[in-house]
Amino acid sequence: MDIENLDVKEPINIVFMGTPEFSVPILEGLISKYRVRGIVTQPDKAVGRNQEIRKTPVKLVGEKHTILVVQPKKIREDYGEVLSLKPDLIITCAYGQILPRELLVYPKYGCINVHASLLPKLRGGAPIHRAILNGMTKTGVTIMYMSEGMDEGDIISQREIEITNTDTASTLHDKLSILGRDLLLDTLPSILDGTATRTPQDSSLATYGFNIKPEDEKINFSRTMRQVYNQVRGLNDFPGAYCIYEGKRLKVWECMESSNTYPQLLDGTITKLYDNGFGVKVSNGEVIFTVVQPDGKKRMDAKSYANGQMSHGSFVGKVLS
RNA sequence: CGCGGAGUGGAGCAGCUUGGUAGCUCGUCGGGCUCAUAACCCGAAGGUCGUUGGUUCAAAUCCAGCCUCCGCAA
Repeated sequence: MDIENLDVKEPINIVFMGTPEFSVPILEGLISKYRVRGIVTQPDKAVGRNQEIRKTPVKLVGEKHTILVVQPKKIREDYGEVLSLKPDLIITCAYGQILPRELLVYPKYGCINVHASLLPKLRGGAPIHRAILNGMTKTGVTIMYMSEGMDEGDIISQREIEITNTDTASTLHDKLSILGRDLLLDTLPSILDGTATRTPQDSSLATYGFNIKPEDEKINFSRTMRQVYNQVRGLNDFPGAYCIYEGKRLKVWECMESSNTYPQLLDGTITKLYDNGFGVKVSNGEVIFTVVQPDGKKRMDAKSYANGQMSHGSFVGKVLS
């Protein structure tokens, strides 16, 4: 651990608040340079088929470094324990709950947030997925002072990154997480010495990236191949896009755009088999599904899936919905 | 006890209701056709049907337990 910051005359109390995997590199980076007084994360929840209780990724980091971890059920009401840590600076990153005013006004250096978009674009809970779903070609991270509104606070610093044509929500997530860590570590000194600038957001330019809803996961074949392609990679590898084949859910993990067109076919029709999968007709052409996952099965290459379906009878010509 | 699906040659599946000599689409290997080929033709290898026990003359198939994998919901 870098101990230079432990030598300051008045060591400051930094409290980190975060929950999912995205927060982990950022917290790890913070710990490597600063003393973290405490960590706030969502309560452990029962998840999975067997209702296993699982700790949040951030909590695991806290335990690894033997840092105090608190897990208030509702931070809006149950913020006393956090205040008792006497935070001089609160850093949040994908915590998952709205902070009450009592917390926002307490720390001497304020409350700052690491957000995975170039605010005021994509305010909300799913900026990474939405960036790809929306077909954007660049995004980034923003560090901002928190306000009572949703991601509306004054901007301190931003860093941009290109979204490549092969990026998925997963790869972009990892890149932004690292970018966020680096930007935070580069920005913190100015926050602590008071030289940080604050630029209000132009709310007239705001867009929103709300959480993914179940209906966002269903593929609509009457959309364009670009839209379908973006949907598949934008939801990879969580929670995944899907369609319906023969009444059963078929997740589509990977696909590619094709140059063939089938104007005479219904949208969603399985057009033909390819070496690496099978084609599906969409409004303006065809997409080729390459990695899929039927209900109750592991993900598999689409060619294998097609092979299996053909032992039931025809496959090409069937219509997905 | 949240709901549900699935374990069959290397891959993906059918067969199970109405027990009786293991099938399909691929892959692999050999041969052929071809200027050539991921295309086509001929042939071959490869399976204790997840596991344990039960019923039966006979179990992939029926019954019970166990192990493993997965979808949904949270």
